[in-house]
Amino acid sequence: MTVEGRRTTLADVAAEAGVSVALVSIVMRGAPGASAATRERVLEVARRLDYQPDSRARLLRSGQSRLLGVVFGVQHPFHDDLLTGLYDAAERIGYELTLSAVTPRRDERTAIAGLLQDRCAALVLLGPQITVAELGALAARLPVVAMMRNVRRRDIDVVRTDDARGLHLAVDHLVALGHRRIAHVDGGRWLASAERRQGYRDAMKRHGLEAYGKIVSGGFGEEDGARAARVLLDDPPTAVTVFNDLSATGLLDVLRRHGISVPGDLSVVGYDDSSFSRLAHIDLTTVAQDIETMATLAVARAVERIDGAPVVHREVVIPPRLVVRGTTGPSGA
Amino acid sequence: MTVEGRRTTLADVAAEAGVSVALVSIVMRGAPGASAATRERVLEVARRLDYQPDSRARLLRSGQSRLLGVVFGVQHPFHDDLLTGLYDAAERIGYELTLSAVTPRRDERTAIAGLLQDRCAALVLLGPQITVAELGALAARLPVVAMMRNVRRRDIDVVRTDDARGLHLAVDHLVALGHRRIAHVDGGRWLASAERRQGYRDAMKRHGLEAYGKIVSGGFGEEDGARAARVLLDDPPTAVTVFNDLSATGLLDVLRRHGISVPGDLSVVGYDDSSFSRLAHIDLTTVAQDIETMATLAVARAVERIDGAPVVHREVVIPPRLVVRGTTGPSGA
DNA sequence: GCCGCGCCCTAGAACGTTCTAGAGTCGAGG
DNA sequence: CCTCGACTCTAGAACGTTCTAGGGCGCGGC
Repeated sequence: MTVEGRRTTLADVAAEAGVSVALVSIVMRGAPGASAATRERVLEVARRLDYQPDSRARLLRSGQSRLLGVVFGVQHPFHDDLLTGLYDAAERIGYELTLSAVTPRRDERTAIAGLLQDRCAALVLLGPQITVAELGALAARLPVVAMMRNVRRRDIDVVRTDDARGLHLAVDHLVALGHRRIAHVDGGRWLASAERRQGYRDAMKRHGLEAYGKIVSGGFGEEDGARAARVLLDDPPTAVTVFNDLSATGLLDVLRRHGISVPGDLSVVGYDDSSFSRLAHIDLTTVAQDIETMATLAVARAVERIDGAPVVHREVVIPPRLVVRGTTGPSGA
Repeated sequence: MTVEGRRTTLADVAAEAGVSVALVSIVMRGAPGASAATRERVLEVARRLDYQPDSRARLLRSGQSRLLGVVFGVQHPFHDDLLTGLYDAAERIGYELTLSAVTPRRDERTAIAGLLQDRCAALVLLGPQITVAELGALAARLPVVAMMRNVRRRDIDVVRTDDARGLHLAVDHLVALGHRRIAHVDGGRWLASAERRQGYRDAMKRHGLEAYGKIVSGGFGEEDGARAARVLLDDPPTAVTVFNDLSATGLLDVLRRHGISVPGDLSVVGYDDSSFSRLAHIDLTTVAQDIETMATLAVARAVERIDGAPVVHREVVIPPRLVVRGTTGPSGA
């Protein structure tokens, strides 16, 4: 008695309880149309036979899948946090999530194709890298919500953080601490890099500090931050805002190895509030995205589209917040 | 025109191509029984109508699901790496993966229940925390492979790292560097903690260093490592092996704040080769699990069971390897 | 001329659900 | 006694596939 012996089905339960299949279905769904007595009895039998509904059959018949497909990337620190939020949000409104991961050897197209076969009702894409055209083709088939990427198409919903505002927060914080010579290490060609860079520029201008502005090209990874740090060492500012936390740690490391005290000589602000930035070792001041709100809104948008809400481009931009930790302090200069 | 218009089905393609539904099914599956000419024509029509097979219906009918359910935890550094490996392994042998995540607010039971409803053919559990009894109940229903946890049941396959050996490697490395006073910070009640602790004890004994052995109770998190560090400061050893990387970073931080040089005064070895341990900042010598091999074997085991291999408990124990980075050096004592 | 065989194809029954339409039963109201 | 409605329940048709049986048909061998 190992693998064989088909799983128990509605028919098994019905036979055992001496009622029709349809009635068991009604009871299992909690739908109206069964007396309290039979309901009780059927449930008892189901429990005894260890009945598990077959979602394939269920979904097949009832068209409506109440299933959201989520594409996420492994090793993206806050994708995990986002997943947590998405599960919560989906459960709250009675939807299921089905996940498909993007890995170093499994690209986004593959991940999406898998979900399409599962006939999920809508797609939530975390930081999609595919082209706008591909997104469009997808949106023609089912509702699509893009997170953390700005897509200007009326058939695609967007939920993202106000990255410009994130850099405003960072710069404001530094200015309040007395800093004037504030540099920015950007994210190169990464998603959202342009917007964060522009946010930095605007914030500096607002404080009348354009003259002190300096932008160093960086990237997503630790080495990018390290490289930027070496560039900055020629003529160090008193503070620097960095594209993301990973890059910021690379930068921090080079600074410390050169005997530059953080935050004594130089303050550093990251972006993302990645889990490692909380480590006592790193203790990075950073800009945190409001993950719970983003997740809730993404699910809500997807469901609205599924329920046939009119197709108009809606972009939801969530304000981030600053998390002050140990890498920022008063300007010594 | 939003969601409407049922997706195209086999019947649509069949009608358009002027053949029977069954024939289209044959062509789509690449099964034998269709002439090259019709095959070509049907494929062309399918492409034109943008036909996508419905995996629900497909699986429902064909019993065989070629679907592996994977339960993983968010925010576990190497679960992500493992997922990558599992996708590779599954793809190589033509299986699909369906994921279910354990989050802070979604427990393992829920995650598993979701997969059962999807009728996957087998379950791969990453570091399952549920009881042996629960695992047993599961195994009665479908093949179950547990990774990174030792379960002594003949109906459950186990793929895990030889954790004892991992600590042998760590201790050997330290001894080779001249260390004798080597302490161990354990993982408290966490999975695999007992085995790593025992590995440490055995290795010390093998080197005739029982007298120098010292075990401090720790845990999974950074604070656990920090706490252990404060205990060790009373009478510092020259080297420490720590249950995992996270705990090791907590320990490192306290050490450095107390002006203890690493590895000058004290060498530290972690466990897991978590992604953050590669950060230049942390640069932790650590024990790495052979993720690719583990993933490949886990998938292979699951598939063998699905294909009806006899049910005998098979435990596969993979040797880990040491990754030497910057937190270990010659003993000064 | 009949049989058997291989090839291409098709009809129709599964799979385990949900849904629609309707069949019994009971009690109240005429 | 009949009708009606409310309530419980059931039969049987979906859903989109795959699978099992078999139907033509052309061809070679008796």
